[in-house]
Amino acid sequence: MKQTQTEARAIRAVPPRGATTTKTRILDAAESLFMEHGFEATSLRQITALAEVNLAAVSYHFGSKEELFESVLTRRLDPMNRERIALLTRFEREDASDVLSCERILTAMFIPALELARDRERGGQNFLRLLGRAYADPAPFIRRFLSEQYAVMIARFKAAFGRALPNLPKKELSWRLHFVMGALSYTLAGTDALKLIAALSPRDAGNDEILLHRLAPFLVAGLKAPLPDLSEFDGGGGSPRQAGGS
Amino acid sequence: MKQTQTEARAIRAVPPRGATTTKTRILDAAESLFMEHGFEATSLRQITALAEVNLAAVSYHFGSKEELFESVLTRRLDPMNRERIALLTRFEREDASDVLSCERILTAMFIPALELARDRERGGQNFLRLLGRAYADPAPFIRRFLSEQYAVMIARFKAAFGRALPNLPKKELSWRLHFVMGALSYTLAGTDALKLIAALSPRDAGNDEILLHRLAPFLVAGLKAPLPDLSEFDGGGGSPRQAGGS
DNA sequence: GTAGCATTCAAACAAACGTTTAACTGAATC
DNA sequence: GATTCAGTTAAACGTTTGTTTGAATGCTAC
Repeated sequence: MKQTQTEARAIRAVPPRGATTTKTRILDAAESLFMEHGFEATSLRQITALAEVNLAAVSYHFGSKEELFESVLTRRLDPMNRERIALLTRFEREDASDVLSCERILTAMFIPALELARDRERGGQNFLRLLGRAYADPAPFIRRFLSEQYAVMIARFKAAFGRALPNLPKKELSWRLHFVMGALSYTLAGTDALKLIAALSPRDAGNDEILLHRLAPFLVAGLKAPLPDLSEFDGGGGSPRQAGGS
Repeated sequence: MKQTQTEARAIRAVPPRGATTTKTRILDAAESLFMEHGFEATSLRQITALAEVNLAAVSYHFGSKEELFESVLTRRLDPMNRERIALLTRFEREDASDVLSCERILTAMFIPALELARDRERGGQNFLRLLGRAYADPAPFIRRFLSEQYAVMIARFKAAFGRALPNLPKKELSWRLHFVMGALSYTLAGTDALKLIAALSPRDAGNDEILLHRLAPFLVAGLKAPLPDLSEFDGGGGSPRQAGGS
């Protein structure tokens, strides 16, 4: 039990030994530290110190630092995206009309993320911030991994949005989904969002539901925005009309 | 002229020696590499090799790696934000009505960014991506630096948006500006945006104007979205009504 | 021409990095 | 009770990191 690691007992953010396996202890510690400092700035020695396991355990259980990072993401991302697709399918089956509204589709995207955020015991809070960070990371292996993980889900939701917004050209829809993912990931990454919550309404602190419920109307309106008039951008403007359907 | 640096001549992305000063050569190389790999993943040896200057020159001219990073950001960010405020002030003076439209205010935000992106010779393209990345970076010194740099500009624009959207509570406006900055920075960071451009319309590749002209209507609609109904989120929804003014 | 100054240079610094090694544990299998 | 094997351990591997050093350089001023 003598821990001769590098140093610095580190602040206990992981349950005591014995109650958990080495593998999950590493995943939890890595999730927390990757979120806080990013992939490159987090060392395996910090991770194993926080997890109170041996340094070599990472190589043994995961192979490398990159594979550890992918495991951290997969553990939560895979079930979440699966749940998103399942929820969307259920909505489509249950709904009376044959096309879902944008609000409903966005709901299918948000609910699984909310469940994860609420699941504080399993560190979901940390994970969403980590995910938001990963979106902005230029490391090739991260980008490759994310686009693989998201490909199926994004295609599925793009089709649903396409039906909800029949007047919106496919090209335009791709852009707007890009913007949606941008606002979403930036909000989830939220080093600033947390400060915003605290500053605006201290009692809401840590309540991700309210955050996402504010984001949804913003995004729905953006998705339904009138088509861009590329000819006169900086000419200023009249008030926009609705373009998308429903 | 004998370059005994670490190795790897590196791909020439910086003008030949002699034509530029050591200081700007370092800034250019750092801008390019920080953008591509992030702050932590970029070493001073990579930077000085690309710039074809001595390793110690960084310490001599900038003091440390962190100070170099801040210098890279300041060089372009400071003039850009200054220009944004100047443009907004000019719009307010020129405009017939006493309140600017959201479109016009957003234009004052975008134009200086566009000018920077267009100014390819001075590496503006690279810089915007670097800036988008920095937004998502959790490193304390980066966050501190950015919020200091942006404080004045954001406050100025928030006031303008407040006048443009008189029916929108201040609290709600803070949130929506947060989402706006999110979509904007994610788009600018754009590892994916570049792929999107190439995939959707190859002839537009590298044309940031079109990108931002698509983003503007999306954001304006979001800003004007109806107030969120926090009581029944996942109940699905009727079609939204305009909430903001103008 | 020599003093002063800013700049550049090769070399070295200690520290930290991801990964590997070989010895060692403890329970399950024969 | 010997064998096996997944798991853990301390220690070391060779690199690479940001930063510092002290000598050399080139220029301006006296």
